[in-house]
Amino acid sequence: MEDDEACITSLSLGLGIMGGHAQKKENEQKVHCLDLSFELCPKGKEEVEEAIDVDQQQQQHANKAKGLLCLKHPNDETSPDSNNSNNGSRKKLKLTKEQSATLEDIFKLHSTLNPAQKQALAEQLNLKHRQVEVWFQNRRARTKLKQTEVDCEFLKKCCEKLTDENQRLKKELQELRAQKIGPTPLYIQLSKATTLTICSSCEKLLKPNEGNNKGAISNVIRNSSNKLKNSIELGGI
DNA sequence: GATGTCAAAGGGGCAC
DNA sequence: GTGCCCCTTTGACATC
Repeated sequence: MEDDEACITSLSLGLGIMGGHAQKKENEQKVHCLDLSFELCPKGKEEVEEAIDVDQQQQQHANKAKGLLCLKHPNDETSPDSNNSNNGSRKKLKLTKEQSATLEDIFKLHSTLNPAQKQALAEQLNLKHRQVEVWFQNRRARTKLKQTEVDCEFLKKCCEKLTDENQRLKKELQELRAQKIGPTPLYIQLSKATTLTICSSCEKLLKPNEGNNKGAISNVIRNSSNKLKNSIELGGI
């Protein structure tokens, strides 16, 4: 069992390199065929060759390893087309570990493939072109979903931090009011506030008629908005 | 049996 | 019109 896993791992590593090669070809705008010949990495090759050379007891393993080279589908007693021709009912296809690993490796390099690449990959994996296409679509959807979850978590933390900050500022404001204005009833404070304005540059309270109320209020809003924005950016949330 | 996962199907939108 | 992608839904299978 361990031997099998070693072969599979080696196979995946080899594929990673070949995928990069394929992309290079694509960049040259001259894609004849995806070069996915499943050339094993040196370690994988070594193990396959060893397996082939050993005595009869290990001959079975050698056959398995050689089987991996062409990635034959375990259900491939029948043609791949038979996967979906079960009296009209959909038969769930479970991709083999090797197929999944290969697809994953390629996906890591390129999340989308052109038709030629898909066809080549489908042939190599003994799948239909459509299956490879669908797999990549589903894989992109899973990636997007995961990213959405991450983003959501991030925004949730942002929200929590801002709520905390809001609470803190409210408390601070209350304390300052208590210190400066004293235990005046709230409605009086509010009525005073309507007559006070705030200097747009120094943000200090001005006496009545010392500034334009409308402009001051909009400046306060703008300043608060900018402060909030800065705190988000600088705070790393 | 409820739930989760994932391959597959189908439809809409878009670019060519 | 065709081909591709995205999104949603469906259905088979696995896990608990």
